Amino acid sequence: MTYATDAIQNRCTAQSRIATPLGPLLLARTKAGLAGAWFARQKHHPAAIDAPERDDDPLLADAASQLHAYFAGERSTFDLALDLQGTPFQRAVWAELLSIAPGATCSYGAIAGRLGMPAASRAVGSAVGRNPLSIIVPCHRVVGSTGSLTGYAGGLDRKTALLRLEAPAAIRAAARGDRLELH
Amino acid sequence: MTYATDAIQNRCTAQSRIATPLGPLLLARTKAGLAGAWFARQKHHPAAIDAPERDDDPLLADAASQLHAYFAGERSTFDLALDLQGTPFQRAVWAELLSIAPGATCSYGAIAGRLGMPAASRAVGSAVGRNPLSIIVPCHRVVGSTGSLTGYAGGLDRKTALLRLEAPAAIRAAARGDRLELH
DNA sequence: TGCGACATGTCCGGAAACGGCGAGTCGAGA
DNA sequence: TCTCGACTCGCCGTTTCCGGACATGTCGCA
Repeated sequence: MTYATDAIQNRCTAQSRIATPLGPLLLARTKAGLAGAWFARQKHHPAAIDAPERDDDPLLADAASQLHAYFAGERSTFDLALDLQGTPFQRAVWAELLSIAPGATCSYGAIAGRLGMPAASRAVGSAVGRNPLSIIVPCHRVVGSTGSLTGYAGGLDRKTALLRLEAPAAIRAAARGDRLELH
Repeated sequence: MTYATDAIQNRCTAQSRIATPLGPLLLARTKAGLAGAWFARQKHHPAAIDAPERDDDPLLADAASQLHAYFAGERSTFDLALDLQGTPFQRAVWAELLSIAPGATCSYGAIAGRLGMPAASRAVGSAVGRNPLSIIVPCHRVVGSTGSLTGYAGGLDRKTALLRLEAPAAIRAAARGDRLELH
């Protein structure tokens, strides 16, 4: 039983299943906020969550609506209460992910550097892979220092699709002169 | 982090401290029921429980009241919703403990036998030692096959005291002709 | 240029150690 | 003889420990 899996299975109060262009997504929440968003059969998908299915839960419904808008190209960021369950290191990594702009990308090593642990890029890779909130915590924006996609818990094709979906945001940002690549 | 400790620390919703003739006792509950009753500094005492102290919680207050009555000799059994957190084996052992009558005793091997695993007496010993509900789940009624006390997480003196406290119940039972020793 | 070594946090699997036991053996005493 | 203690050994669930494996990147060396 992993650190995060255990905490999530113990604390979840409701769950909900939604459909996306990339396949079904399972949402889960705790008292404090959104705790999980996993693609079906993705890596590190928790076994089974012992919480009632409640599509009418305000937070879950809000998350579903924002995700639908995201896939429709109507929004590129999320505004939701999050409850990220993980080790201190993992939470630090995930917090860095949240600061990567839509359409931008960042390398594992750059994140390690920002955490003050430049040699921990490999550990960053592990932590990124354990991200419980697909899409919302944008782990798909992390690529190798050479720009290669390297990996994604939901499958590389989904990673590609998400980055392509965010391309318009990248183009808008480029027009403003923003730097998008942080390697 | 052990199986039970982890589950308890994640799920507790309230705790309360009460005084007993054998020293202070820490009570803890989850949504589902009473989950812990530990003597201060006993073996396997969980590190720290992240739940508010609520002496007015109905279940905790009820437990406190029943424990006070128990120590006053006014009752020998408990009627409380329990939420025992442990491995399947541990829960099976603890369930057996609940079937030992007040004043009666039982050996580790006898419990193993009742579970259909006659060779597991030593494992039963471990499980009995991890009992999270001192007094209420009567692990003090388990003794060696020779009648020796062998051990108690709260200290052998407390075990002796509890058995002595239950002596009247044993005498009443003997007067009825009940068998009390199951070795 | 290519290849190997190393740093880093966490998880996973297997191996070993650890008990609130109990049965059996063996001497030392009465 | 019989009893009793000390000792040894197998039993078994759980915990602890240890070595790899990873969604990487840098450095040194041929």
